[in-house]
Amino acid sequence: MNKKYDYGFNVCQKLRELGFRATKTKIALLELLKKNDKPLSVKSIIDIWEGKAPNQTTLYRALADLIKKGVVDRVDFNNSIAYFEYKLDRPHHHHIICSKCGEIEDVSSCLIGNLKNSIIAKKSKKFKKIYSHSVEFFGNCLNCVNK
Amino acid sequence: MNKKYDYGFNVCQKLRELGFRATKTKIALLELLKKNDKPLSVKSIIDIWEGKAPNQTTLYRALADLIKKGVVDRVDFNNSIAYFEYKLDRPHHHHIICSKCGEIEDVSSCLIGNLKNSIIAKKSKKFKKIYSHSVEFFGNCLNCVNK
DNA sequence: ATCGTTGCAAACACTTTGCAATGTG
DNA sequence: CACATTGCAAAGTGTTTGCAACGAT
Repeated sequence: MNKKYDYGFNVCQKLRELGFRATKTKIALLELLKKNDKPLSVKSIIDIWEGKAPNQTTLYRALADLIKKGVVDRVDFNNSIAYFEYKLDRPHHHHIICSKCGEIEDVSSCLIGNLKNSIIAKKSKKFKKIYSHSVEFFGNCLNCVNK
Repeated sequence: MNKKYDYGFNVCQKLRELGFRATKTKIALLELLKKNDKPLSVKSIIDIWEGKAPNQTTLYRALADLIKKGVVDRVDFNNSIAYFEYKLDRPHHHHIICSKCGEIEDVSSCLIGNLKNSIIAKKSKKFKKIYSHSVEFFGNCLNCVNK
């Protein structure tokens, strides 16, 4: 057991449950995202793919499908690149990204969840419902801090 | 006095202070960003520009200049579009965006600032310094909540 | 056999670069 | 007059679409 979290399900089965066909691409993609517990760009997914990676179009489509079903989350770091992260059954968390090398680390604390409703109730004139939020920290990792 | 905040300076003077030339484009851009207290895309800047808007290339360059000097902030909402917001002397804040119509509202509360250092000290193995953070809420505004 | 999924090429949207012309200090 | 700034055209990057071929159930 060297996994950080145990999702306790068979990937093929899960895909079918979600209404997908258990294709090579989607199986491998889900495995890859599960194994790599951090936000990945399509480019980096292709880089770390074992064997011949699928066409990037296919990846974008598969990721869009998985996002629609709540299996994957999209994360942004103010750099015009979409990052994708496995979400299902993972604890809610945020990220720190190094602005020099792009290293990403999870931040497990989240005080935002508790604030969400009170923020709306007290502060917002125009908004009625908040269904998600993102918190990203920008900084420098140990390797880059003195570069 | 119908401004939300009083920045108390002359725009031309400020631009020169920052090392820029006080050109028509930069003056009007800064005024526009100051007047519109929320994140704007380049497209929307062109839309609301009074008179003939400058070339978008010019806007991107001017915005990059202003960001470099800390006058403007870039904000992202997980949609691959860069938004730009006046920053100088404005209180630190975050945003709520409506995922249906794109309406943006400021959120003045921020508990993150206080947490920043303790997050790093206690939680992070790889990061030494955090210099900024972003918090965005996604939801639906009153107009869109029942659409 | 049906209909979801894929690959390829082309289109798209947003942003950046090169270079000559213009404007500011 | 020097040099920052601008406009235009072209290129760059990340992402999406159309369509025919393929593959899972």
